[in-house]
Amino acid sequence: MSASNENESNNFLETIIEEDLAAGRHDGRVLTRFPPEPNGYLHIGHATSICLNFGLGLKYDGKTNLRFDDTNPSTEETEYVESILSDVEWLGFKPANVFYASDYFPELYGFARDLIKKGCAYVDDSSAEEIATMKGTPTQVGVNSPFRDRSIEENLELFEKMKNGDFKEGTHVLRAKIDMASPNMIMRDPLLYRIKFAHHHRTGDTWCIYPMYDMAHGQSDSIEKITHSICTLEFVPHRELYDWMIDKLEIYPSKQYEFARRNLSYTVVSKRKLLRLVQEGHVKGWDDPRMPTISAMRRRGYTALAIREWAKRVGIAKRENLVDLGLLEFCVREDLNRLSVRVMAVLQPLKVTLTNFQEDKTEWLETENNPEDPEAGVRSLPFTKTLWIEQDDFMETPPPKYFRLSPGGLARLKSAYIIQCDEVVKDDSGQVVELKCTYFENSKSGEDTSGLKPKSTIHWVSAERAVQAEIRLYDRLFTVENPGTDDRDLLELINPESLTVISNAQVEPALAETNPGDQYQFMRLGYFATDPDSTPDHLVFNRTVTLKDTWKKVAGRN
RNA sequence: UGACCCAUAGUGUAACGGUAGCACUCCGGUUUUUGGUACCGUCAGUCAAGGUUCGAAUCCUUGUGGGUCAACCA
Repeated sequence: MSASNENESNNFLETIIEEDLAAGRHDGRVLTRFPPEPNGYLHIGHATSICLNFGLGLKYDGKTNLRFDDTNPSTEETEYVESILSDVEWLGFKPANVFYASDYFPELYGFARDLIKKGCAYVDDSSAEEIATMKGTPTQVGVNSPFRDRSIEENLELFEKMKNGDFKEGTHVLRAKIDMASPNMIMRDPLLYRIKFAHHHRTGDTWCIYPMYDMAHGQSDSIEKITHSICTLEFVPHRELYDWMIDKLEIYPSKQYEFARRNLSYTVVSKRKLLRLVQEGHVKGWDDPRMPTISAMRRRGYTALAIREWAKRVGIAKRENLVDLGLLEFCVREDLNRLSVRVMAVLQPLKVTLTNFQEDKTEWLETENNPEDPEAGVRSLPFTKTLWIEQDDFMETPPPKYFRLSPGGLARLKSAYIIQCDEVVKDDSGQVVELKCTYFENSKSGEDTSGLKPKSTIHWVSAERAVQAEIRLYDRLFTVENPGTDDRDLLELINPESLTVISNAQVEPALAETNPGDQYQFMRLGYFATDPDSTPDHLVFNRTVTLKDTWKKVAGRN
């Protein structure tokens, strides 16, 4: 039964579930659900909820439903349903069932009638403003609606007229009859049904009244016999109403538990704010790799395993939090280090001419695809008289501890030969444009008899054989850790360097065969994924995440 | 001038009332044809004050700090 092992501690939800199981509650079942509203794309916050709900289902030999909370036809669209379905699948989870709250509309309507019959609900003719005013404030009790004491018969008749479309939008609502003086604002006669002449993405024009969250969510849980209904902290005040409904309706006693949603540093996880970034064109779309949406992270090259591992490491609790983006990046590197093929790419090319290498000659050198995985095999690299190396890998006047190439110095070209820099060529402005070097023929990788000990190994590509590529370098979307939590407008906080495009990078010829979604480690630079925009004539790579760069840190201190 | 939720290293998260642990970060080191990876090590924490107890991160009280609640949204 309990899959918990002693090495891993339980979170508070696992503790609750294990107690329930031990006490034989819910017939020993565990049935959770992930209930997105199809009005936007899933983001990293949803990912934690998905991992939590499906993870609990898996851990306790239970099941997890995917249920679309589609009770508001004016904001919900099929496009979102489809993206959510594919995101959940991509993350690696299989719902036991895919349900829609809209499928329960007839049953929910029946529940509403039941409440009326029990004297627990009434039709209110007040306007939205009047209802808001009568609600009172957190520190001031509300007042009863003048329509609160209608007879059951009259309420039934009015509610049916609402359903039949006899009233205009906004003229009538169905409310629960609870307590206008409750310290919990949610319990002050909450709205249950409203009139909306809107086309629903699934039920079309069948209905013109739609249930509110509190009349739909918990009841849907009960219909499905959900055992543990897990939601975020903002729903804590709703739990009292959730339980009230179960009590009055005498339906399956699902239980609601709340956890604190995960906040990620340097980004926002609010549908409203993300929507704004998309609509105002600050990013190129929901799947712009700078976005914290699942589709964007996928495009950028984050793996599902990395995201799941991240969710596991972060854990779950009830306190406010701001998770360091660095942990997500750590998980991404960890997974990509394991699986990605190493290739060489030069982002800022500097020409190197090997003065003692034969003109027009190409020597093919062997290199391993992944040192972490011998099974990944080897491939060949063309080595020629002129090469590109990274501008950062040469310094005319190197600071102490700079190991790379400098005038008169040595460096190993990865999987090739040791070279020595003999001459620095500059243009009129003093810019270094070329290095004239000699290579040591007896220093070939794997059969080096030169006895030379260069202090570093650098990456390179053949200038004659390299392929040009566009590289998109991504950085954090915002300049501050917790954007959107003070008065400053979000737009002021957008990182102007969140995207840097390099159009003339030189990559090794093996990359000409790449396909969208392929992932690589560009040696010494980072992990990169081939973008969907990439074509054989115009290669495009997204930088998923950089490699850890100890030198950059050391150099930055000086 | 209300009700509810929360408070453990920089960050995140553990600890039947019984040695405050783990991960990331930071810092230092070993290995390395990636200044990557791997491995080793250091620094660092119970919001405060009372109370209960042989013993309190844990239970109680008060305070402090943070969050949530007044959409015909979910």
